[in-house]
Amino acid sequence: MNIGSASSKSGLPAKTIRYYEDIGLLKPERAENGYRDYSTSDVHKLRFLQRSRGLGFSVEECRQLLALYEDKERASADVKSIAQSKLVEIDRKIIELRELQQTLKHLVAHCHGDRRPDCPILETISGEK
Amino acid sequence: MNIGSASSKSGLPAKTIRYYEDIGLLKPERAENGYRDYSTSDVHKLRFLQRSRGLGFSVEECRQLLALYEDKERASADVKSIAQSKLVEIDRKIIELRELQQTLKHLVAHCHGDRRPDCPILETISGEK
DNA sequence: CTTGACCTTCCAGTTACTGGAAAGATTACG
DNA sequence: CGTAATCTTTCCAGTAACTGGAAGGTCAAG
Repeated sequence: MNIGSASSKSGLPAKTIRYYEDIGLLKPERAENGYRDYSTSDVHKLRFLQRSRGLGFSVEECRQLLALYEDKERASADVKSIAQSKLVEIDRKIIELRELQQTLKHLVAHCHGDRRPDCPILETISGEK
Repeated sequence: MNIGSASSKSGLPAKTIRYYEDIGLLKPERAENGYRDYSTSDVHKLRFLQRSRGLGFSVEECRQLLALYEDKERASADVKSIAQSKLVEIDRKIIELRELQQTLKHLVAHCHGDRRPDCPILETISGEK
């Protein structure tokens, strides 16, 4: 499929998809006419990139994560250690998101339009309990 | 406190803290000697910035989130709508992180060193069920 | 057969840092 | 007290990850 379809299916702008090709993240086939031709598997990977980038992983980290699926000859110990360190990171991110969520809910519920002199919620945000 | 302490307490590099000041995110006091002087509240905000940036919110979004606490005169309807749209976003991010987590766990558990011709996990990652 | 929506490459601009130079301030050591 | 190490300051340049726009080729619809 063309880049436009790949874009709407993955949620990534066509510009970004071309950029990912430039930096060697994902190289699609080319049709006779020179157009990029994306497979379903390519779209899966693009969607994966769209998600993990949006969740705060760097492009280099995404490259590692993608490699977990693509580098079939890689030693399994390698795969495992990368995946596991990412799992720790993901756990942390989930916890932080829950805290942020709590803070915002608290704000919506309790700080409704009053003018706090020094909102105690800030301490919650900052993770100082 | 000096920028070095603020840096180690917030987890943000001093460079980044100065950059945030440049773009008007957080303006600390200045000591007699010209050194930046951060309050405990400033450090809370920096830590908050460190977290929300790491969770994939843009600097402009972080500016909005910070404003929820600082802009005490703001109409509460405004506050509520911003906070609520962020809550929706956070929910989505948590779900996506859980999916990513599942995928990686699956990989560690089931793809231990074999050479898959076409790993079915990719379909899971991509969110296509 | 042309109009409009695609696609291509290339180059410049933006966002959010990040590194390094040059110089002043502070602390720690002998 | 001198001086060396370790802050800190500003400024300017570089990098990462896009993003916009020009100039032009391709294609499906009327």
